[in-house]
Amino acid sequence: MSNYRDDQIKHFADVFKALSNPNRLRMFLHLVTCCVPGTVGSFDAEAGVSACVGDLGRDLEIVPSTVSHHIKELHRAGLIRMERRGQKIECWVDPVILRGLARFFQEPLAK
Amino acid sequence: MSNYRDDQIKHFADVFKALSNPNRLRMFLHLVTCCVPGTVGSFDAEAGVSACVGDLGRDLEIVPSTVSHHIKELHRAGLIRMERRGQKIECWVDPVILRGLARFFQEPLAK
DNA sequence: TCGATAATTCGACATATATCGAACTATATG
DNA sequence: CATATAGTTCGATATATGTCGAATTATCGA
Repeated sequence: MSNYRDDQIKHFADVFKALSNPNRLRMFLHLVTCCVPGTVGSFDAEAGVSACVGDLGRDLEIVPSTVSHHIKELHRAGLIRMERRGQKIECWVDPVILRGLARFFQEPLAK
Repeated sequence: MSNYRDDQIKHFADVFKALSNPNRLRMFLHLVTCCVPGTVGSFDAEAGVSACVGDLGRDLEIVPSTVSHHIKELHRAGLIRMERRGQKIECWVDPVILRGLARFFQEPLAK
């Protein structure tokens, strides 16, 4: 019988697992720093609001298949959003998720 | 050639790995919620400032050897502190580490 | 429709992790 | 010193993960 708190714990454990790989954390931070807070859903590659899979692989020197794998993990954990724009797939971090994580360490799940 | 940012990333990835296992996260939260902020280093089992390895295993139904393994991981990642008190070993979370993690999601590592 | 670019899927491989029980070490107490 | 309690270490085992290259799918432009 699983309760709310238990589900919450599993959720956060999953989020931390997604951030536990150095390359994946690098990708996440790359997206965070190129993602202007409050611009959820508005795309502007020129302004650096989002980055596509290829950008990430190029900047971090990881082959496409591995980037794709990591992106999928980050997305599965709910850490990033993605949307196809022509040939490319843009990725960005929802500021809301960042706030949720900051709060987790400020007011951890009650017992 | 490793730089500061790279070391930082590896450090945080390691911290998140320690929190990526549901049982370990449960143990960490257990310690966080029984650890009164600002009481670093002051022990008082009655007041619930810290918990020993046995307490954690009993509450979460994990065998001692597994608890020991997880505690070691949390400690290795710098998430908890421990000190022997007679037969028992008390564990607690340093509030400073919590603040550091909250800040990580508020002002992520600059590019 | 053909070729180029972008990304995913798949299969393989080596490595890491979670968990347990048994054996061991450390401490306290009669 | 003998015994009980607390914790660690070790070895085994099943499962998960990270990474790559090759093959596949999707989209755009000439």
